[in-house]
Amino acid sequence: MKAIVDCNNFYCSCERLFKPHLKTTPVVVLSNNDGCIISRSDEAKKLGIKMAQAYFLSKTSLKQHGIVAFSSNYNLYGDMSKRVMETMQSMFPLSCIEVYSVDEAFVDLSHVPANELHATVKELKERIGQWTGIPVSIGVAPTKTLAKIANRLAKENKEKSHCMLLLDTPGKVNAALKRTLVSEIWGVGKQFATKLDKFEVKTAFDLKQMPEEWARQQLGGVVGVRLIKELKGIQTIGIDEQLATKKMVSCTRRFGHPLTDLNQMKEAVAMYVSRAAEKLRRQQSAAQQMTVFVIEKAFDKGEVYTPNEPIKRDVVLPVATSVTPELIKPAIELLEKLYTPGIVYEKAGVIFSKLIPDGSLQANFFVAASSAEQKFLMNKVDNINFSMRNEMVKFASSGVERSWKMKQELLSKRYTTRWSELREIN
DNA sequence: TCTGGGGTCCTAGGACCC
DNA sequence: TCTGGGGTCCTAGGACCC
Repeated sequence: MKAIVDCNNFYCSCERLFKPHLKTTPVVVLSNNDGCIISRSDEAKKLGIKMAQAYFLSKTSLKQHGIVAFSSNYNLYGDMSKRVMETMQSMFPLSCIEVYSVDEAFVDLSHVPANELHATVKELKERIGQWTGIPVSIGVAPTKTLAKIANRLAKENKEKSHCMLLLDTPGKVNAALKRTLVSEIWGVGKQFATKLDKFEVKTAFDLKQMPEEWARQQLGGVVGVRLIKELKGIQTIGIDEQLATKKMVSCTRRFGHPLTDLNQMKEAVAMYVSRAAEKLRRQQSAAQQMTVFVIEKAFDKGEVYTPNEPIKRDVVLPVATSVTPELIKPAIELLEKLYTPGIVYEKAGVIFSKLIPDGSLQANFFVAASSAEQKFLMNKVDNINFSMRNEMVKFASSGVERSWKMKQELLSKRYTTRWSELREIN
């Protein structure tokens, strides 16, 4: 059996941890730039606040209902996530745990006897609650896809389920599948859902009845076949080994306000490069390829906001590197080629790909590899940035004015990672 | 005024090789 | 007159996830 452990309304729960007076107040957390709503407490959901709603369009209704909004505080969420995952490790070996996202992890329970499953899962849920203060929901079933379905249903009726649901018999599995729309299945997005609807396949149970050959032709080849197998209880997606180093690393952001000035955009892009390069160094990778993109501001008076497509360019780096200045230069060159005077831009981004381990840097006959001194320097910069305020040491090209910087007007404190921002009790 | 960011995997089709 | 076919690698784009 597999379990999925999912933190309830994770970002909202983190915000509430240090503000107990908000325990029953509806709360939402906003995306970068205070753009839209990306996490909602149960109370906010009940009041009809939708996921991904634009904040500036929701302000009145939030105010009306007394809903409290926060800018996203990734320092806090990242640290709380780590604590939740570490708590799970106190009950299960590392090899049984797959951290799937900041607020979710799969656990392989195949070593737990059937008659102990319920007690084990209950213990896990309570321990996480006690040790971290974060409420979680747990779904258990024979495959990952079924466990995700169990989890959804557990969350749907928290009073009854106590945030836990075990699908440990075929009867329970089928009942759950009949209550699940295809669009709610893990792995079925908008496109597949539309397609399935045309074939009159409405519920997960319906989908399970479809022939695998049909799925191969209609639902993206092996992806569709796997999906049906998983619904049938045949495991096709295992528990992945941990911490696979990333295959690409990026930093992309909307500007605080639209930009037309090349110099300001250069500052922003230089900043994104140094952010992404930090990520590279953290996982000891070096990039062989870099892509820069910009997005033109979408002026539409229509009902649905549809952003423009990115305009991008990439370059193969003469030598794989993770040294910020070596990456800033080609990035700026790409940007200069992309930039058109007079155009209003709303977003830009940098993507590093074709990553290789930093230790085995491929030497290029014509270009000297990053010198040891440069690496030493980058290391120091990272350490200072980590232990001091973010970005205390930054590169001159990333600017000092930073009028392009994102908005975070409702930011809470970094209670768990900064001594100076510790919660005080008077 | 103001609409997130960061990833993964798979496939089709072109390039290239023998 | 007649001008192959099969395999592999790479890439862009599409689908999905949280």
